[in-house]
Amino acid sequence: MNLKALITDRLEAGLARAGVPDADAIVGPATRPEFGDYQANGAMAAAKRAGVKPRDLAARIIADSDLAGIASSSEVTGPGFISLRLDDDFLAGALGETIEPVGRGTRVVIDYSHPNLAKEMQVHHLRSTIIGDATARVLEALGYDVVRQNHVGDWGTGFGRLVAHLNDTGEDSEALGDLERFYTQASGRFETDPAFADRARQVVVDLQGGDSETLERWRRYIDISMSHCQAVYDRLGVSLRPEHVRGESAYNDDLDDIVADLSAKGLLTEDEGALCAFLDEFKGKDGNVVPIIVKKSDGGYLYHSTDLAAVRYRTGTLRAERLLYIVDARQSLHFRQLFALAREAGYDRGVSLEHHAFGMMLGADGRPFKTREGSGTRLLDFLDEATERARELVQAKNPSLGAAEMDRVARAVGIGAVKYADLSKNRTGDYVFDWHAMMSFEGNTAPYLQYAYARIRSLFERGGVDAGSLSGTPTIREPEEHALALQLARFQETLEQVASTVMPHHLCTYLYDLASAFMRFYENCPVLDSDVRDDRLLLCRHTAETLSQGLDLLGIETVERM
RNA sequence: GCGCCCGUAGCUCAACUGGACAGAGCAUCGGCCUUCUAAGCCGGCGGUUGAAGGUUCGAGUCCUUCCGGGCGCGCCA
Repeated sequence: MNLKALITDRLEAGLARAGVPDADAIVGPATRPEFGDYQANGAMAAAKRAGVKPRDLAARIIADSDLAGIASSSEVTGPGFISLRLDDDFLAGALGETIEPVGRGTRVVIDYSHPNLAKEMQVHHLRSTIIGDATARVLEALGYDVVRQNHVGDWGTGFGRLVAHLNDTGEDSEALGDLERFYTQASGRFETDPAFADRARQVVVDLQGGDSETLERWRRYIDISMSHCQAVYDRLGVSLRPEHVRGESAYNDDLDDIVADLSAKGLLTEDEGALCAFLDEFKGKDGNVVPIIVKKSDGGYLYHSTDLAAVRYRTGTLRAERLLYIVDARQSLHFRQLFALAREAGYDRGVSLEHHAFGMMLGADGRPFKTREGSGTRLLDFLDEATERARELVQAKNPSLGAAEMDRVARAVGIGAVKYADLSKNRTGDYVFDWHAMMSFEGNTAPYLQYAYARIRSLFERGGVDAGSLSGTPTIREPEEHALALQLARFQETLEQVASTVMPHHLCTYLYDLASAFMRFYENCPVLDSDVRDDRLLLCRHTAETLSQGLDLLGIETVERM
């Protein structure tokens, strides 16, 4: 049940009956406890429109709204706010509801992670991978038909440089670390050696032209790269799999057609030998238009063309109704251009094209993040460090865990802390990554949430109670029980909020508030040694289930003990 | 030069997209363990939301200008 939507419906019906149809009730959680559980702010704006007194209208809305069985009290407060307190039995009855499949099979494509050929995954791949994965999980839980697309950078000049360099030196390797080193060398030569650059471009032409020997070599390097990426995904607990890979190369055969089609639609102009689209909306105050180059003067293609083909594939062949791109903020101009040109060409088919940008990960010193050694930004090193730090901390707090269990806990806490530190930030700008803060086990961190879960599980273990054996609807008596049940009832609306905004931090905030509500309940309401034990155990059970499910949707594991 | 993003407590971040006295955590100060994990809970301190105008019943949020920081801008992706 979407609590906010339910209250909104009831109040807007009341608004209509009060003579102000088509007005927004503006419902949300109350900003302060003394204002109840939920509040509606729409009466003031509506009263302005209708030319009546805000408080009078608010009173009429309350009188005309069907809130029976939902709110235990409703009153006009301040200049015209409507303050609602929700009914205890209503909240209790909502416990244990499953997630409502509001997605109804709507197909959504999520483009995320997109590592590059012949390069190890770096720390900067983390944000796209983690945010994209959490988004995919949440949308899926809501009943959307999610199509994950790992748009791997497996095509173009990078490969040409690498192969041209290996041709020159006679070197080769099956190890990704070696390939990456060769790649770095090749990139250096590409900048300084024009003859080499020409050979590199020729390799790309061979590749894109379908030369079998070049293609075979390319496939070998792809396999080496992608098996590395899959290992990282598995280690991270990310749901991407080989079948989600559809890299730039997948669109190679479409590129000529894209250009022909754009040309037929009159969107292209030849400029300095390259085929460009000049769209008015990219004209600055100085009168210059930033061009979109879809075909280079040497006949090669760029990522604009590939991405256009991908849009056409996703809206056409895949019939997606929404396209999400989880890509860093530096690509903003590219996506504005891409979406604009896709619309001009009709490739968007009227669906929503959305670039969800994010900033860089910075170290505590405000500079781009580095691992403990200060040397590199290899993702695997980073994950090793996270797990090791978690192990040290957990070991210090709880030395009684056995080796195997300690491994599981260290992984869940270390990887969980890293993911949560990222997911809990809203900023589209850069964010500061701090090992101490995210692993301190205090405040809004994954370990705090995992601890809250483990604490509940411990309660069941100590009481010798099987959580699954409990049934029925609890009676709510104490304020802490009410607050906990209220927070539990907000799960659905939180998930829908994440789905619409693609901001997983709303789910993080929700889970932190839930864990906090539980901790207050736990301090004030004895569970096991209580004559309302089963009622409270039911609240505990639903809290544990929601924490676990919510963390799972973020891609974070829970443990029974820690 | 043109363009995009960001400035909120000492630090790291919220504020449900225009609503009530801007909230948490860390740090700091002070309470609470013979009872379910103190990795916790309760309280104190801490703010002219970068600045100035504007829009309106109401602005951290919207519009303008300025200051400060980051990023991008035709054949890399």
